[in-house]
Amino acid sequence: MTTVNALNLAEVGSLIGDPARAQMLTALMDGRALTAGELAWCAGITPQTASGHLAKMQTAGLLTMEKQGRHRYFRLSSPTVAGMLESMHVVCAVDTPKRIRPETRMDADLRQARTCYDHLAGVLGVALADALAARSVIDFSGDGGLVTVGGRDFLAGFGLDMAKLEKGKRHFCRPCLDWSERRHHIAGAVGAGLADRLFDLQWIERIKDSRAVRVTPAGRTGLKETFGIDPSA
Amino acid sequence: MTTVNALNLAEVGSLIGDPARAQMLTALMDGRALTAGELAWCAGITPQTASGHLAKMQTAGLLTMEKQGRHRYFRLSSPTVAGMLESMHVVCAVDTPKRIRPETRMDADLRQARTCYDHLAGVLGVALADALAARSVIDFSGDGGLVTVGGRDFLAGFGLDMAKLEKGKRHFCRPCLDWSERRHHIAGAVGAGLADRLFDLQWIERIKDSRAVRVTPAGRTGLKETFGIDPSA
DNA sequence: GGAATGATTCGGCCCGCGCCGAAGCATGGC
DNA sequence: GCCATGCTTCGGCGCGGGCCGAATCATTCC
Repeated sequence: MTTVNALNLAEVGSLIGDPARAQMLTALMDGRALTAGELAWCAGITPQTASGHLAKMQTAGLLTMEKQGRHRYFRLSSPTVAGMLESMHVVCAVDTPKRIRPETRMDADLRQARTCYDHLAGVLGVALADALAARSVIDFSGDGGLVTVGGRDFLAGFGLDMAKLEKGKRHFCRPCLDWSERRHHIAGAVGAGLADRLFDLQWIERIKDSRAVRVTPAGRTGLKETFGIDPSA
Repeated sequence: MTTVNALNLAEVGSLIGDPARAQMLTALMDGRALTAGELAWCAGITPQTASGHLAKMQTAGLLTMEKQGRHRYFRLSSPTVAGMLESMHVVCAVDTPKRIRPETRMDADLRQARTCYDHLAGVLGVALADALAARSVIDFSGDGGLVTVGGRDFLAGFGLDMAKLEKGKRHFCRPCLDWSERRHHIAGAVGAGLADRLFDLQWIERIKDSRAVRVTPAGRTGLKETFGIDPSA
């Protein structure tokens, strides 16, 4: 009777059936891409253990991986997988009456604006990248990122020491995948320079004990006037 | 970072992650109730081992049990569980694009027409959904599914007790993703009602020991005349 | 009553796999 | 060249859980 490919079903089930892997998958359910290290931390296990789990899930086709520098970003391989996880969560929710953890204050802050290494990420970081792209200051359409000739003047006018930034060995202007927005923000020397400048102008300031940053009242007007960004919501 | 209750997800996953249990669950996917012994046989294990598995799945809320004489009948506890299994099968089908193993007769039958919990799936199920959508009986374009005003009359005319179907608590008309066709067929009360009616009319009949169904000669003409479906291939 | 059948509980074997420490690559920054 | 960081591979430990044999309970039939 009905043999079908229940074996495959069991394989998929057992992949999800490990607490660490389930934790990772849940963390990835919103479609964001996370690094192997972040996922290890999410699951509460060491990086080497996580690496094995991730490899398994990738081989099985549940995850896809994208290399970016020395980081490896993992995400669910398709909306189909997300849908499956969703339906499994539905069953979980039915089985256990009620228990939803609301998004914490810190989650919300991080999603809004935060530093990513030395540059800006989150809603603010992506908005900044969009604004500069719209003004033809930067161009992310190609493989890497580049600053236009006019853009160089614009950034210099905003107070960035372009000569100094260009001297360094690191990537000059690079798109970086944003984990909360799933879109690119500005990394590299230019990204770091922009963040530095915004801190110097006190348009943004760090939130204590967190990577999150907040926009100051001065920053609100400044960002609006200079970049057309309205970081209100 | 996003802890949620992934533990529950892992529990559900690991329940499904055992080959024997996956086999049982797959056998139950047509919504019928099977005895413990039948399920043991399906999974290829001894009754005492099966008993343990069934108890676990029952405790977890995946199965419900009904005593009848010295037999114990198990079935999936809800359409929600069936939907979850269905969506997992979708992922399985996507993951294995090419058949390693040649398609068996049974696979072909299942792909053609089968019951999915209590409604129809497979080529026939999808064709039925398409036909009813083309005739503006149902509308799957929105978020969920809905039956049009004219559609209600059409279905009533076909012999469905619409008042009774509307009275129930379950979803009335819902699209369900088909694992073999990767398109939607009709689930919910309307889907179940349609399948029941087709069985009553003897337009379709179950293939022994399988979720697969076959279209009878009477069904062939009936489906053609009523819905414009030609289940020939 | 006794025998047969379906299903469960108990006990013990054993394999699979998740885990981490240590070491090995790769990339980036200096 | 160096070191730091992120990730992977390898090896071995240990536990959880699936498996069956034997015994027990429940139901039906004679």
